[in-house]
Amino acid sequence: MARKKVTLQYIAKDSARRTRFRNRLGSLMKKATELGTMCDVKTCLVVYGESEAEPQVFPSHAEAVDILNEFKSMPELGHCKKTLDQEAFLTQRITKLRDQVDKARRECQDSEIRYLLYNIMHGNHPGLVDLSSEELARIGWKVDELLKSLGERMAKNHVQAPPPAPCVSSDNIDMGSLPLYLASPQEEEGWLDMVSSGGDVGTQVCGGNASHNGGDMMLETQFSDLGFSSSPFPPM
Amino acid sequence: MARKKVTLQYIAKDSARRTRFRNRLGSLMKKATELGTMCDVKTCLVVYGESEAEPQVFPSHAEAVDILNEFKSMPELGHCKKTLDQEAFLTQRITKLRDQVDKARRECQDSEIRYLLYNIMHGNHPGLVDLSSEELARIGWKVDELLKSLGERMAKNHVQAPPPAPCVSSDNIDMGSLPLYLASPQEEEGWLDMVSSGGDVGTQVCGGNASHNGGDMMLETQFSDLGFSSSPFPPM
DNA sequence: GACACTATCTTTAGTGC
DNA sequence: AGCACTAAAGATAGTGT
Repeated sequence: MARKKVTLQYIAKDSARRTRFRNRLGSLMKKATELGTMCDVKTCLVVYGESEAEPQVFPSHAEAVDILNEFKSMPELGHCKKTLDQEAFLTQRITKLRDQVDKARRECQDSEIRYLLYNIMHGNHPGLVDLSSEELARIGWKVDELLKSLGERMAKNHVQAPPPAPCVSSDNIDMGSLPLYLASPQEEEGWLDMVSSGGDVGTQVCGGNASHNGGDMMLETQFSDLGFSSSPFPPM
Repeated sequence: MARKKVTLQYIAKDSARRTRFRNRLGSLMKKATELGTMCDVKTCLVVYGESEAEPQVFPSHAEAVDILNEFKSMPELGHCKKTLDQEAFLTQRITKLRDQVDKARRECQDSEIRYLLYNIMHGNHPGLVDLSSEELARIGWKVDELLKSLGERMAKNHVQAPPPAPCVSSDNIDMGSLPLYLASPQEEEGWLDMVSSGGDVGTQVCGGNASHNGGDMMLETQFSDLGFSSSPFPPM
């Protein structure tokens, strides 16, 4: 974890492996001690292997035996209740990582679609003939989402809702009427504000930029009022 | 270990302690896993306490029992040979830390004495009447050391050694002859090079600065040729 | 092989939501 | 309470001795 991000795998070279073993075992013991003192718990560490006949025991052998006896004397029932064993630990870790990946993937796809929709509404992709059915499907879904958000928002502001928007199916998209329909603003804010991520459009205040966290404002100015402020795409 | 150097002690506040416990236990498990994969060893971690009836076991309960059985089946003999238990671990740690403290203290005292000697040789402390006997003793010892180093160095360079320097005792220092004696350079390098730390003067090459480790050269220029480059004293 | 050094990586103590 | 974020502290992989 220094000088180079190391790949977590078995170290073939003997000397290097033993060195690493000693160093990391020391750190592990230190951490175990720290946990023990800070939280007033008994910690026991047994490391068995590394071509040595002797297991490494921490803390002292006597204390380890004590703790292990307490552990073994526990009824089997208890072990299955709140014990954070390896499986639970790994499951928790995997779940968290997968959630992160999913979130990132969703945000990325959403950005792509919003970017595509932005281009379409600016006259690129005339007739939509150059788009794959996959892209068309996603655009349709996004437009549905946006229309729904728009309807909810208008209801909130007590504006007379237009006739229910025809559901845009994934297989047969009638985009012809879309630009016209969307292009008639119902409120003071530009409708492009709606081309924004998530379903929380209703909470977005006119003027935007409410939730900036200190990023580079200058670079985002061009898109900040179009809902593209966090898009991974570079300015055009 | 962040935002503030934390004192390693029991955390009184319940919520904070439990939070820290969970976080650090997770990290400890991760480290144990890493050690296991990198060195191909079986690691077992048992943490018992933190007001919970259940001990935290790592890796899985089954694996832990396996490892613990192997551990318990070991003959008692083996446990006392190379096992790095808590006592050995702490002893090693304490020894290393004490060595560091000693080294730092020695370097500090040496710097002080060299600084004092430097001032004396520049005409401060006329008559040495304002110095304590402790300081005088140390200066005497240092001067002896320097003379010895000088003699060895001259012998190395096949220069005719002067008559043996009179041993400067701690109780009765005859500093009167010292400046004159030292002030007659025997070689091209200035004799002030000798006012340097340690007894390894013989390895110091003319021109010095051979072992710079990338520090701030500009700030050290004033003393770099006087052997004061690593002195804790500010430039005068 | 062990140790010191250090640039870089990881952990984590606070903090705000 | 639990999670995300961040700056500081700690761990450590190479490297030179």
